[in-house]
Amino acid sequence: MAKHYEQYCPVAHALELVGERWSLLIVRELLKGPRRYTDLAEALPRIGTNVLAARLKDLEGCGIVAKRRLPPPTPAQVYELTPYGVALKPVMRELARWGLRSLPAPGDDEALAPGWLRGALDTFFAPVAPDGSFQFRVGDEEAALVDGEAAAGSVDDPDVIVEATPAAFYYLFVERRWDGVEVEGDRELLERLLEAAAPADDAVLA
Amino acid sequence: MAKHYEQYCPVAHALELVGERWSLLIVRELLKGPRRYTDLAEALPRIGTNVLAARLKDLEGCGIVAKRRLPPPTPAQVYELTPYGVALKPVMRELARWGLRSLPAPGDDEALAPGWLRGALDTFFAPVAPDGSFQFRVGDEEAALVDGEAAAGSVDDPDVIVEATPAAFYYLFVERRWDGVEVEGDRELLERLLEAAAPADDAVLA
DNA sequence: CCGCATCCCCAAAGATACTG
DNA sequence: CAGTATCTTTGGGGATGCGG
Repeated sequence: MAKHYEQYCPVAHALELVGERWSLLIVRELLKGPRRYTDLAEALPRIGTNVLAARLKDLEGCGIVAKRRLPPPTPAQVYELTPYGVALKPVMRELARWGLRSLPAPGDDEALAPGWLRGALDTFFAPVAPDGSFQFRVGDEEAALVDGEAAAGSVDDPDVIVEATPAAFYYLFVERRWDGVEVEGDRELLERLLEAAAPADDAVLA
Repeated sequence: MAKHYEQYCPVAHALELVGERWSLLIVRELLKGPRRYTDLAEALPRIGTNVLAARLKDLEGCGIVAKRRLPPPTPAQVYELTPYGVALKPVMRELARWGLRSLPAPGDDEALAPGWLRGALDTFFAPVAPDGSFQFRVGDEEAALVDGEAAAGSVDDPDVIVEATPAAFYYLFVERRWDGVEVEGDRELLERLLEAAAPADDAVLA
């Protein structure tokens, strides 16, 4: 935001850095790992190449993103988050938790971005996960949660295996409904995970 | 945001609701309590009356803000947050925590908004405060923290009294430096509070 | 191809004036 | 007091171009 809010306030200051349109979505993408310019353009439909370039320059300028040139074999350059950028993770988490409350369940034909399941586990479960290993198979995605760490793919001998459609997974997480969810193994452990990650119930008006 | 991001993602969805310029600052103001139109315009320098009106309409439209007409004696109307709006508090908190890391200390002549101290206590300390009562006097503001609740003004017989300039208060909180801070009472309790509320140290790059 | 810079156009923000 | 109306300016969306 070239224009400043002109207030001494940490929130206003934060929004001056990442409050512009697309900024936080770029951060969201980069939280998944380093990405090339074209990867970002592809993951952010309708962003427009000039805006993407401008945002990356801004984010780089204020130390949230760094540009790195990959070693010779593949002479590509990638963008990645600095530690300051990674520190936005709690912001993204709370934004996602809040946004989820009014996000409808995914349609059965909804196009989910590749890697979404790992991202969801990382955002919602990883910070509060009890010890144990969870294997999730949702739609055509597969990801695992092992001792508070989300990972793509599958893990050996998990404590519990969860299988569901995206919609069923949504209902399980958001409304604690088990219809269409297949559980194998330690169901009670899964219940504890869901409990810990529960989307905040309505905050009472102060 | 009239324009949609067209992604099935809770963060994108959240940003469609509150991602526009000024939206979150309006929420920040309303987190302090119900406000009249003019109060908001005054608290948000340079917002421009048309933009304020538009944002309020948007926020009302998606259930974050409600307009209420005050009972006859004073026929004013006020805006206030719905429970869904209040649920943005954690988002604001994380944004503020993150923003604070690159916000410089306030200058001695910095104009702070009235009530800022109570807001700071509420945002940073209230959610993690240990039991006990704290009295803060910073600059010309006075606020207290009693059993995890922030309140303006002063409290009887607090466990600890903290007195400082805004800059000294900043350094105390952000850098754990005690220069220029006067403490009376249970200093160890204050240290525990600061510990609990500590601005996240650098998240390690994943 | 990948990584942008440029150009054009329209939508949204800023500023100011004015009204129920 | 609580906005609407109007005008100007800025910034985003979309297409295209162009050097490495």
